[in-house]
Amino acid sequence: MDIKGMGKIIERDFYGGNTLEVAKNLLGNFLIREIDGRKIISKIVEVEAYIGSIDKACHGYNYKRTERTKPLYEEGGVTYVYLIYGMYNCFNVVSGKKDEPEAILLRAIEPINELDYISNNRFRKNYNELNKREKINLTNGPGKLCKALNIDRKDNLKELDNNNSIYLKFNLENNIEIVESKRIGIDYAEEAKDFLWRFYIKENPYVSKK
DNA sequence: ACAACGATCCTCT
DNA sequence: GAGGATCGTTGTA
Repeated sequence: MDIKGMGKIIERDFYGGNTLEVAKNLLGNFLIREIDGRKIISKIVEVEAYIGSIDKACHGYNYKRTERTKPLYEEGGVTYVYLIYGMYNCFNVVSGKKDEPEAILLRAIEPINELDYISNNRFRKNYNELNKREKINLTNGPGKLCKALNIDRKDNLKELDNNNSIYLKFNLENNIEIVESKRIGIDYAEEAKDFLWRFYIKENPYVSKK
C-alpha cells in the first residue's frame, strides 16, 4: 500500500534526544503496526512527555526502579506498555538517554488504513457500520488506540525497528501546527500537573481533548 | 499476604 | 459532569 508522504523508518538515535523535543517531533509521523499479517498505518496526533528526574506524574519519578518501570531506563527507542485501571493498555515510546527514566505516551492517532480491522477490534463491527460518534472514538485516547491496534503488554520492552511489529516512519509532507497544554489524568502530581507537556496537532479531529 | 491505587473509558444524567 | 468497571503493580508487614 502506498501512503502519501511516507518516508524512511525512524531510527534509534532519533529517540535518544531531548524528550520534550522528541515528543513534538513525533507528531504527524506514521505509526506502523504489523499484526495478523497486516500492516496497519496511522498518524500520531497527540502525545504526552514524562521525565522521571523532575516529574511526579512519571512512573519513574525520583528514579524509582521496579519491575514495571524497567523499560523507562533503556536508551530511547524501545516500547513501554503498561496496564491501567485493570482494563486498558497504554503505549509509550521510551526516549532520552540510558538510565534516565523518560518516555512519551501516545494519546491519540489518526487511522489511515485497515479501518475494518481497527473497527472490529474496538466495536466488533466493520467501519461502514459505525455511527459518527464511534468513528471519532476509534483511536482518540491512549487505551482506545491500544485496543484498536491490538497492543498489550506482550509488546512491552521491544525495539522500535523493522524486526518488531511496532515502529515509526517519517512523514515527508508533515506540515502541522503544534498546541501545548497540560497533561490529562494526573491531578495527584502536585506541581507537575501544570507542566505543558501534552502536545497535539492543532485542529486535528482525532485529538482526545481540546 | 493484603489493601490501595491508577498516564482510562463508557454509560448514564 | 458523575460514577462504576476491573485487576496488575506496588508498598507495607
